[in-house]
Amino acid sequence: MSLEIKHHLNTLLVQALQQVAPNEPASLIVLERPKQAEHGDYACNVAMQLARSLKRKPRELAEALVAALPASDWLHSAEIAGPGFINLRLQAAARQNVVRSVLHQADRYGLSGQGQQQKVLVEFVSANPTGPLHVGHGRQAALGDTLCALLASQGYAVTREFYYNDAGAQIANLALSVQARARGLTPEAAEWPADGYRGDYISDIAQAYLAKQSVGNDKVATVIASGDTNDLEAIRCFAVASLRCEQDLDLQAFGVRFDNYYLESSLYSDGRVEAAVQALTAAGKTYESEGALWLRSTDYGDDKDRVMRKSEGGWTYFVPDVAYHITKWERGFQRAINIQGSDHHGTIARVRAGLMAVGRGIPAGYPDYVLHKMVTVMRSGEEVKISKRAGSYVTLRDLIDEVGRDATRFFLASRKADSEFVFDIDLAKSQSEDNPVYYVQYAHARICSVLQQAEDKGMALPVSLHTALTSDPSALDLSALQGPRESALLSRLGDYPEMLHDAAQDLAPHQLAFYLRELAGEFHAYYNAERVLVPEQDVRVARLGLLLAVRQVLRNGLALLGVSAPDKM
RNA sequence: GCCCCGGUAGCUCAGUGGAUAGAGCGGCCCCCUCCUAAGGGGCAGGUCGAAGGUUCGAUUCCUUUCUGGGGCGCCA
Repeated sequence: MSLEIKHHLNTLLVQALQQVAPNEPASLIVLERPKQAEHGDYACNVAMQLARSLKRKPRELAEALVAALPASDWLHSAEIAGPGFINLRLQAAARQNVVRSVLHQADRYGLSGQGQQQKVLVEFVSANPTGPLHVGHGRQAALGDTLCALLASQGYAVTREFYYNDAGAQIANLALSVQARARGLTPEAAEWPADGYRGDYISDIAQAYLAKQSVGNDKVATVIASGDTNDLEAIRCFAVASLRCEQDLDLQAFGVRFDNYYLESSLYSDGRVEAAVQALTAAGKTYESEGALWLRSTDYGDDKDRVMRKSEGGWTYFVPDVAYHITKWERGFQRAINIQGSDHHGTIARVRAGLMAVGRGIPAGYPDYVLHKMVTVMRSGEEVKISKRAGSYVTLRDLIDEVGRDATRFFLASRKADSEFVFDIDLAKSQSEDNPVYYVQYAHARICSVLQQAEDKGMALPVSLHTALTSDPSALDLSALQGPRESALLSRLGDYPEMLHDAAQDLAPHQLAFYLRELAGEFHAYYNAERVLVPEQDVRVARLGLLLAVRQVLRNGLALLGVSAPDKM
């Protein structure tokens, strides 16, 4: 139900409460949507909450509150039920109003300015450029992209950022692996580098390098291969550029776009790593021991102090991480959200400790984290572990190619981040007719079809009425929408803005996927129960208005998920 | 051993201090002379891992415990 209506009802109850119990705070009034339609549009439990402190029976208290409710055009009735619930029922007209709001606001329906354009940086995927993106990156991409869309819908100025760890030991390993392939070695050879990357893509890169090909795109500066198998640095540059381009293609195929790519290597060349270390040392938060430089991260809640500079001289990985997050803060992002696998959980405390210790006023909870669990891919009841291309894992591209982009995105975004994800390819693909994403898309296509039929039969909403809606929404008579299924649909449409707000607030994109499934379900039930193109004009017009509104909300929601809304299926 | 996250229907998952715990898949039974059956309706299926506690009320909060995953590097 719309927030406006909810606030209105809340105000009524607060006024009643002030009469009945003047000393009790208004914050006690909480309205919830009952699961059962018989329990009305909203329920309030305040009478039960207060019964003890006021030494009155809950039902008696509820009666007093109901008696004290001010009159309202929107409220149909207030009943006392069960142990002392106050069940509020709306006037049909109040419920019907949502159709006008949706049609009037169209693709802006559900948006909120609450974020006041506060800058938020969301970092996700952040894969090392050492191979194609795997399914876990896909989960991050789906969650991250949708979360960004949700935050933007609530008025935040969102920046999507991809951080490349292009400077560590894994990159050196990549270069050695490509070099080995270029020299004709195979992973079985004795000279093959220890822990070298074995996937077929390594051979592909080696072949391209030998053929003196060039790689690059609009985001990755072009690198021309020298073909020299002894020049490890040239191999490294070529391999990293190749894989960045490759990953970029994966992301394009998935429909995910980033605003910015941040290279770890730049933190070194810009002197930011040194600067961070100096700041920490100047703040007195470091000490030398056993030939290494340590951070007093225990001062900020970490389990133990952490090594920053290894005794062999190199920095540990979290030092550039701290330097990187300082740049987020310096770039004006007072809010930063990182989406990472839960295996990175252990690093959170030390990065935050480093940021607090650096003395720039960065708060304790910076950055926020959304941690997600692993994805297991199943086919024919067995876990799929090996991809030909990547060797040791299933790639995102494999999944998109086999299951389709829409279904992959919808699936990966539709689970709570912190639950283990079992991605059943058979379910997502072979029984494609029962795929949840098609279920939602089908609702959209069905509505398009009905609207087309209406037009063909000359039964469409009169153009004058349709255009009138944008300037004068009250021109649409919706009073015919009285049935229980129509009420359910109207309520569900009205829930959309609050659902979006909550999903953004909780950093929980899966709530959007579930909402859309429920909305589609209520539409399908309605479609089977009632005909839209009936002879009675008032009924027909009202139902067409309802369908237009449902279609609009499906479109808006699917757009946030990055899933298409087809007109025909 | 310590820390984090899960444990809800046969399977995959939602939900949550409230009134008979939900959905999809799978199983069984119905519904196309009717705007797309990629749909709908119904049946079967649950001690919400277990035990205590707080509460008018607990699947939800607290404690303990069992179990699965992850983390506890001078790896990233």
